[in-house]
Amino acid sequence: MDIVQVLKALADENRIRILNLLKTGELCVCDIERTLGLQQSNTSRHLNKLKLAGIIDSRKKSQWVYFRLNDETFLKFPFLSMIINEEIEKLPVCQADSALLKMHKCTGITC
Amino acid sequence: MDIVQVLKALADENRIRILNLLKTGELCVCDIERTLGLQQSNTSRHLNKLKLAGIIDSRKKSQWVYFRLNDETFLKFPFLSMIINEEIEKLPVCQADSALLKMHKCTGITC
DNA sequence: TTACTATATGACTATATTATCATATAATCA
DNA sequence: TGATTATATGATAATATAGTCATATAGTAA
Repeated sequence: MDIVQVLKALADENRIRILNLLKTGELCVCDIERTLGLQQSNTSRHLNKLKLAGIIDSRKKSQWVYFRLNDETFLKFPFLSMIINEEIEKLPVCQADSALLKMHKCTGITC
Repeated sequence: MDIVQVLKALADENRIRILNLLKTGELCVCDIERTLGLQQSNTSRHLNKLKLAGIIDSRKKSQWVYFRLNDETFLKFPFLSMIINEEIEKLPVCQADSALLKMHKCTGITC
């Protein structure tokens, strides 16, 4: 888990969008996939890249795999929190994603 | 100059090494090239990518082009300073580069 | 058991990035 | 002037990353 690997994992719009969603708490793959409008396999691969870099972690519960931000890594690299908490929310695409996720949660579509 | 572009520009070891050198002040292309052992054209292209992302800036003086960190962008994105000031210097390759640059400066090889 | 849902992954294609070589341009210097 | 030095860039090759489709696996539910 070196810093260049972390930076490579961050250097993609779809992965930034995923981190934006995970900011509000853990989510399963299908919620992320539905909210972002990405294909299932593609979503899974992006999540794997973030996980290999140590940025996120996962736990399996029955048929779902829930992904969440990895607190340990966020403590190790404080700049990560600055990006997640201050920069990401400025992106229009992330604002739209957040709104959609909120709606999904209200209407009970989430897993 | 959006954040994903900035993150993409950071996501490369050679560019991280370049930023590490520029931390101590402006340098011309050939000093960077010599210190890092990169080819001239390759160095020029990495510098261009960092410049397009707004992370560095340059000024021409006679036959040399001096590159330096772009203070304005560092103010706009505080996480950049955290990476440059706290993370980069932990990398062994950057420590070695810094030592080599210091030596070059002492022996007067720099432009 | 069979059907269904969630996730991961092999194989592949498409695209983007990095590196290299040759060369062009511009400035300096003898 | 011609030679030299510093830098940039076109063309291309090498490599890495992202996306897709089909399929495998595992869990759940009827």
